[in-house]
Amino acid sequence: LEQVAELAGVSRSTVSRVVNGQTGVRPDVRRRVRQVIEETGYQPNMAARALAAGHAGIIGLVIPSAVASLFADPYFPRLIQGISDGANVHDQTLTLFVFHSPLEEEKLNARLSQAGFLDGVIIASSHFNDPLIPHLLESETPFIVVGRQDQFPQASFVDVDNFNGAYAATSHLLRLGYRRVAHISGPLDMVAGVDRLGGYHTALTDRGRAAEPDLVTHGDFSRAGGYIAMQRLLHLPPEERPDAVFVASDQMALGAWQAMREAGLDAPADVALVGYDDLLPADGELPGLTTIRQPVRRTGAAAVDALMDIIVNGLNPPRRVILDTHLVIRESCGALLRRTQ
Amino acid sequence: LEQVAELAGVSRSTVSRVVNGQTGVRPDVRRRVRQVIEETGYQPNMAARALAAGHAGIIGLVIPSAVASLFADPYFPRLIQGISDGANVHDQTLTLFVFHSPLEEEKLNARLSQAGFLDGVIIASSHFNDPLIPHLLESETPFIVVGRQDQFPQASFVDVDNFNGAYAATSHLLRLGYRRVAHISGPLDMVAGVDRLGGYHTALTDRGRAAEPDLVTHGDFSRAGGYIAMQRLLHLPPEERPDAVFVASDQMALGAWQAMREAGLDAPADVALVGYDDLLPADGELPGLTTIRQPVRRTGAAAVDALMDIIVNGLNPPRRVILDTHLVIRESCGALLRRTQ
DNA sequence: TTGAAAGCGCTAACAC
DNA sequence: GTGTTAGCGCTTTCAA
Repeated sequence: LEQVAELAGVSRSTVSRVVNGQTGVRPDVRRRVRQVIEETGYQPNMAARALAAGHAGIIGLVIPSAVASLFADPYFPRLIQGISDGANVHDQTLTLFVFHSPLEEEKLNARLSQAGFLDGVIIASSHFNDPLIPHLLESETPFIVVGRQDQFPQASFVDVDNFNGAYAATSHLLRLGYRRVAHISGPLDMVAGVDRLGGYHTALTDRGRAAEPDLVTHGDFSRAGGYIAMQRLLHLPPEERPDAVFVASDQMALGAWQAMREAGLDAPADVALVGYDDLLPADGELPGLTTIRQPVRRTGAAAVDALMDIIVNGLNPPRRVILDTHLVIRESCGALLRRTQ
Repeated sequence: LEQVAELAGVSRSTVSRVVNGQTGVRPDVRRRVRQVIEETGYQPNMAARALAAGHAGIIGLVIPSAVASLFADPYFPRLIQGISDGANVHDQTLTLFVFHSPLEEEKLNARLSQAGFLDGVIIASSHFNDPLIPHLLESETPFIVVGRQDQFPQASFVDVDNFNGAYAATSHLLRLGYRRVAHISGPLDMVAGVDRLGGYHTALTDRGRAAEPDLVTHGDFSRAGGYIAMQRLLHLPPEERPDAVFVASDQMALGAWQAMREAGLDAPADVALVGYDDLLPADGELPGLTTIRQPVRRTGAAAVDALMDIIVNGLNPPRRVILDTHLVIRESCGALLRRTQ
């Protein structure tokens, strides 16, 4: 189609310059070319452009098969929104790779490193030892992981400050005077799970409390996991039972609350509750859950920002972005109750 | 990199034939080339391939800005899963276009019809008069809409059988002997809303019941919408109040149920409830909701199947795929109650 | 069955 | 400032 545009005065190079907004074209020429483009409805061919320029303006988002929660949790939709926002801002096209089985994973890994296709990759996974990471590292594909990556110091990542979020949640409970603050943790093969547990522990020891192993029980971020974990806590002998629980995700807090109600208990009257995520709808269950808000959508946008930086300036040094979290106080922790008493 | 493959015996054409699995290559040559490809770790350049072949193996999924519910409803994540499944099966790469504002919509519409980039487009929208549709129709881009499209008879679509689903739900309630069966409809600018209302009406008139306008109230598929709609219904004079409600989405059923409880009522004891979608988690609220199950994930896969057909065989005639729904009987309709009485 | 050669539509040096 | 030219890496006739 450049022929067509050419038929209106200038050479293809000039048209190319105009299309790509490059400097060094006389204003009147630029205007004329613009007009012809309008009239002819010319659309540049992306494939040709990608081939000649060496990059396609496409970034990939990889969601590993381990993430079954794609539809059980509002986290991923939110993250995708943020990433999509970022992609739009940077004029990139977003491609989505959702793995359903390790088999597909194998097959698509190849496509990911196919040259001339993806400019960069975002991996939405905070699992340890994602096999994709060394793969990308080796092929020098620009990529960034959502979730801290300890094992690969050269991998760039963006994450929320899970440690300090958990620290704040636990401290809040401690400050309110609760004596036995328990924790329902996330899965310990995810950084988010480990970091939140770490924040809980440190908050405890910083206040001179001994960490009691019985007060820590592990869930998997799901509602069902929180339900079972809370049941374990409630089965403790009465004097060992917690009077407050910091739960590592809102979904688990929902399950924990359900277990409490089935045992005839309520929050914060019997056991205070603090969650993590702030991803519960305000018109749903447990709208009064005190929780740690993490900026999911901004995380996605930040991932794209960092990735673009990597694409332009190279993989080194690794980018590390940590986004702040903060405590949102509602009813379930008992703080409001005390104030009005 | 073909050079490299070439260095192991044959010409680039032959390598190309092997890579694309074309016929007419001697088995031993094929094997030899395969081996060299293995050894060198050769990956074809997608951009070049797309340019030469005229298609890229990329399909786009467009989610219009009107869909704010991307994170409030499990529908879209599920649909995306299905589409992603389908894309994997057909060896296509999925690109995602999430619009957040009409402005972006404008900007990205252009990118969608850019030649040499997308082979086809799936539009996830059942709103009337999506401006994208005439646009795609005109540019002869292969596309398919998720959701029936009356206004564009030439547009292909896949949809679930909303009419018959609603018909089945309403008939079920009628069969159970309820005298005043109300309907909380979806938004009437979406086919799904209109079709479900249509099924309700027809089921009523088929059984000789007059449709009472007061018993139909409109929601927007959201929980909050259902809540408000049910409140309207409950404010009717006692003798006009419904004894059963067919609610056009599970989310609205959730809101409706909440309104009922706040009025001291329960389902099915005071008012029987039937929802639509079967997208509520079994461990969440209202697990006993009788509802119409729609195969969301299969809808997504079917959309890709149909799109591939269109890409290969052309846009005409328009493809029309309607997937079956079916009634899932649980407690909220009162059917199980009656049986055990 | 295989090789040679001509592009696919664009960008980017380089010369004018 | 603008035009000329040489590819980007692949597919695909067309001959051999």
